[in-house]
Amino acid sequence: MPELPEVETTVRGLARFLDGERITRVRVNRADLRRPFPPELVQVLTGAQVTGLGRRAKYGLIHTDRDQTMVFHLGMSGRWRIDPADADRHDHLVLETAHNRFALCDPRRFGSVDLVETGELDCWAPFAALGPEPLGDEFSATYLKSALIGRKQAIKLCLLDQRIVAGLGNIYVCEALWRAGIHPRKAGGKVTRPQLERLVPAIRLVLEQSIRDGGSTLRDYAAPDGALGYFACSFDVYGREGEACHRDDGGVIRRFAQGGRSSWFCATCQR
DNA sequence: CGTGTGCCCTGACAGC
DNA sequence: TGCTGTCAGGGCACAC
Repeated sequence: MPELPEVETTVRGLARFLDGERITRVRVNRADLRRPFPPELVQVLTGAQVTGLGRRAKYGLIHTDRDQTMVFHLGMSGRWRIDPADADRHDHLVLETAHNRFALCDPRRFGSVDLVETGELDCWAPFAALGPEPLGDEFSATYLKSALIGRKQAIKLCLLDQRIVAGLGNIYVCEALWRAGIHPRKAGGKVTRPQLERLVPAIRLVLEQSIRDGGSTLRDYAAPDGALGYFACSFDVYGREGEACHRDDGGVIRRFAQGGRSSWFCATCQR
């Protein structure tokens, strides 16, 4: 699930129950995901008050009054379960407040949990390397143009590169390229100015719509069974191999591999 | 430096 | 019913 809109939805869902609360108990069932948890995690979080939540790229942020921020990444399969009825064998970390329980569940364990000094988040190595937020002011056609100059790599792969723009994943890159009418294999440096002028709003729109859809399922997210709200997704290209292009241009959606991952596109309207 | 490859891990699903 | 192969929304180390 976790691209930028899913992380944003997750953070908003957590904030409703966690913001301002004191963490009364921390249980670690398995102390490593992609890398080991910080050794001081339990000590720092136990008794800490949550002072705010946030997001950077695909990372979620839980700020505390200990001047430490818990930074989590959901990898491919991670999610937070609120007040789960039953334990899941992949609930690796469980936080408790006076009112709720929050279980970080990640079967594939591609995610991560870190503690970072709140004042030094921007210079934390994984964050320092990130490009601008796609929903922020810094992200524009002019910025993209300069970031893509001389790039021979396919635009699809450029947009997945978190150093160029931070938070896009496979689904939304495929969707945004379709909306902008750009072939995923086109070299980044050869994408024209008019195409970039279409691409930037296409990216913004697809992310904003997904966040809105995710937001509408927040009730499910908070349900006692802890199910994460799934988007009622209606994709235009992702996973639609062999089906007709939604532009009704006679094109059929095709799939091919790029950088070891699937790309879907319409050869009729994406150039 | 830019670019390409393989791997981390578990679960779901298709095909036999 | 069970086996096997393939694929999955991410990121990183490493080779050239």
